[in-house]
Amino acid sequence: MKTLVSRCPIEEVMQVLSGRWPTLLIYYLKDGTKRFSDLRRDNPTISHKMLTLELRKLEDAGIISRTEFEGYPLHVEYDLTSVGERLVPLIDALGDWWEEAIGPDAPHNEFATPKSRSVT
Amino acid sequence: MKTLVSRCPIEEVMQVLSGRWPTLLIYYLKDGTKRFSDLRRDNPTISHKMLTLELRKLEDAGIISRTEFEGYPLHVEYDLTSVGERLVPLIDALGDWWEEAIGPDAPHNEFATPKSRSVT
DNA sequence: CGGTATCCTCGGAGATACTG
DNA sequence: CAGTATCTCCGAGGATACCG
Repeated sequence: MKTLVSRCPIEEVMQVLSGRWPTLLIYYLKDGTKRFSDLRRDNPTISHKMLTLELRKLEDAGIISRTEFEGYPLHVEYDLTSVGERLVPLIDALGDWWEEAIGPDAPHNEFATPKSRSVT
Repeated sequence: MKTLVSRCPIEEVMQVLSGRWPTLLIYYLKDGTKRFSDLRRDNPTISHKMLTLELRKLEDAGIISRTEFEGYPLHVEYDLTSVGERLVPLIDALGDWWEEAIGPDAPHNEFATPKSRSVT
């Protein structure tokens, strides 16, 4: 999803938020400042490379800020920007919608509707 | 993004909504009932195969409904379910957030912040 | 520690053709 | 018309190694 097929802002947001990591990273950053290695610990299955790429993408989108400290070893901190913070409740709403959509009984990790397809 | 790495509902929604098409399809369906071929016209660049796959995914998630009519040639209609309709304003909110995030002046099709990375 | 570069693979997604 | 089945290919993303 590198290119856009529409001029729709929706498609543009999704370009940034699509995938497993963006929303998860935003969520971990909600708790406050995190370092690169913190985020790796929070997301044990993300690869080194992907983490940098995803962080860069979010930074470019203005959702997170990157602060580099002088000295050795390197020390970098990531934070949500104010723009990023305003995104959090929207993501929350999606999560709530989902939980309601699949019903309170629904097993996590599994899609909801047993789907009886209607035939007329 | 086939598997989940967390038990977080956020990750589960994103699994369904990630990618270029899901939100766009939901948007076109917002206008009312659409047939398969209508959706292809709306999204000229989506492939036959992808359209069926994406529609199936949304159907499985309970966001859209599929109604098949008897007769020949085949006739199938897609609609948002009530669950899907409740999703629309949330997606709208994301679009609004994005437009505000990148600023009213921002050129579409391009990321926003000129990014001067902070160094301390 | 955080980031970049290189290599390699595996599956997402296009093209095409066929069926009910 | 809507959907499925094959084949194919390209690139997202993992593993590894090296640098400031």
